[in-house]
Amino acid sequence: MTVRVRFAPSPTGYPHIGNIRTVVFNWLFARQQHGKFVLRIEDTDQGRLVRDALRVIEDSLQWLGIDWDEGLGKGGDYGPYIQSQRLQIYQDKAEELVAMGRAYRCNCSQERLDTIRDAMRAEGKTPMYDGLCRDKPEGAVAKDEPHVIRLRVPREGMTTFHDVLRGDISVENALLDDQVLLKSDGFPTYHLAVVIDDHLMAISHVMRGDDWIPSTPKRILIYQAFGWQPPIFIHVPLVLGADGKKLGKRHGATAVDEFRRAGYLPDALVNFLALLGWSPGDGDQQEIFTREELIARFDISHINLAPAVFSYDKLDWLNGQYIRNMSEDELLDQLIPFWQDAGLIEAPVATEIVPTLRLLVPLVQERLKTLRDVVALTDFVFQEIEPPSVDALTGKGMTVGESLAAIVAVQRLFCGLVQFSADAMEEPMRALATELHIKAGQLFGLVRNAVTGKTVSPPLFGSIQAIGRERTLKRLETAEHILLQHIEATGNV
RNA sequence: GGCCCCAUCGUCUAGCGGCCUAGGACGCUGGCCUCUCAAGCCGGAAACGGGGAUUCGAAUUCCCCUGGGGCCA
Repeated sequence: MTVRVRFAPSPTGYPHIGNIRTVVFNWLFARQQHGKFVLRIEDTDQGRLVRDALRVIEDSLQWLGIDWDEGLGKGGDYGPYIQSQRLQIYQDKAEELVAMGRAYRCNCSQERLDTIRDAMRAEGKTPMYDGLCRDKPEGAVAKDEPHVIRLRVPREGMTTFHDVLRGDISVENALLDDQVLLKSDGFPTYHLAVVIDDHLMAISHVMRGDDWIPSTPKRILIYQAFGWQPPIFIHVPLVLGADGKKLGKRHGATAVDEFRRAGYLPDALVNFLALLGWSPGDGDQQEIFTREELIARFDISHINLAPAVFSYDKLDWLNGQYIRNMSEDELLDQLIPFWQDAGLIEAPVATEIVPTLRLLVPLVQERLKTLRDVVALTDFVFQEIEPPSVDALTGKGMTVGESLAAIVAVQRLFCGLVQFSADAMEEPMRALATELHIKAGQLFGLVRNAVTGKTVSPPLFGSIQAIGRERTLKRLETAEHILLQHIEATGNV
C-alpha cells in the first residue's frame, strides 16, 4: 500500500505548535514510508477565513523544512486541493447518497429545529434531529426547494472503528444524530467534505489529534453509506499548555511564526516536537536527532498515549545545543536579522561592521538559548550605555578612590596598547591588577561595568575589542567623572 | 451533564511479568572550572495515583475508585 497522509488546515488562523507536532508525525511517517504528504485546504467555512492565512501556512511549513508533495501551490493528480473549489463534487456525492437511500432531504424550518432541540434539552436529553423528514416518501421534499441533506443513521447497533494505538472504539448509534451532510446553501458540512476528500485523494492513514476521536464514528457512518473503505486511523495525544489544557490561543505564543521571531531554529523545533509524545524507545537515550535520524527511526507504535505538556525549558536547552553546534559563519547569518530587527545594525549590513560581528559570534555562541538573546547580550556594542552607578563602578571590596585609580590606570593602559585586541590586553590587565594589589576579578568586574554598563557580559576583552578603543576610552572617562563627582560631592574616598 | 480517551520524577520519557533497591533528558540543586554570565565536567534530591484480583513473582495483565483531558451540549 502506498502511504498517503495529509495535513488539512483551515485558513481560519495560523498553524499553531500543537497542530504542527501532529504534522511532524505525519511528515516523518510519509518520508519514512516513501509515501506522499498532501497539503489540503479546508476553507468551506467561508465566514471565518483569515486574509493571509494561506501564505502563513505555506511559510510556516517551509520554514520548518516540512515539504509536501501535493496540494497547495504544488498541484497533483487528485486536485483541486482547496475545498471551496470542490463544491460540485460534494453536491454530486451527496445526491448519490440520496439516490441510494442512505441520505434524505430535510426541509424542516429553523424554528421547528429549535423547538425540538429545546424540548429535548428540557427533558435532559442530548438534542438530536427527530427524523421527521426521514420517513417521508421519496420526492416529498422537492430538489429545488430550500433543504438540507441528512445522513440516514442506523437507529440501532454500534458503530466501531479501529485505532492503531487504542484498538477498537465503539459508540452506540442511538447516540448519533442524523447529521447534516449538505447545507441549504449547497456547502458541505465539515465531515462530508473530509470523508469525500480523503477517499478521493486516496489518503491511506489519517493521523490526527485525539480530540477527533468522538467524531470519528460520524465519519465512519459516511464511509459506510458510500460503501467505501475508511482509512487507517491513528489518533495521537494532544499537546497541552502548562495549565494542562489543550494548547490554544490562551497559551500565548503558539503560532509557528512566533517561534521563528523568538529565535528558535527550525531543526531544534522539529527535533523537540518529534519528541513530544514520541520516543525511539528501546532504552535509547539520545535526545538530539537529525531529520534523517528522525525519519529513519520514527515509529507509530512508540507514540505515547498520554497527552504531553509543552514546556519551554527543554526546547530552550535543545535550541542552545543546536546553536552551539553551528559553524560560526552559519550562526552569523542567522544572527544578523535579529540585530537588524532590534535596530542595532543597519538593514543592508554595512561592511565596516562585519568584522565586529564576526568577533562577537564566538563570544555569544555558547551563551545563547535563542537567536534573539543576542540582542540583550550585545546591545552595548552598538548603542550608548546608561551611565553606570557609583556602586557599579566600585570594585568588590574596594573603596571609591581605589576604583577611581584603577579606572585611570586602565585608561592609560588602553591608550598605550599598540594593538587594541583581546589578546593584547589580557596580560597587561592582569599585571595591572597585581600592581594595584587587587584581584584580577575585582579589576575586570569594575571595568566590565564601566564599559558595558552591565554586571554580566560576554568575555570582557572580546567585548572591549568589539566596542573599539575610542568608545571604550570614552566610557572609561565617563566612569572616571562619575566617581570623581561622587568624591567631590560626598567627600568620601 | 452525556459520551469518549488517558494515568511512571515538576516536565518530556524508557519500561511491553522476573534484568527495577524504576533508567535517561530538561529543569532544580551541591561541587569543579572560571574575569561575570554561560558552556563543559562530576555528584544530589525527585515518580510507578489508590484499592482489589490473577501470578511463585506486577510499574508492566484484569476490575473498581480517584484524578486529568477531550468532544458534544
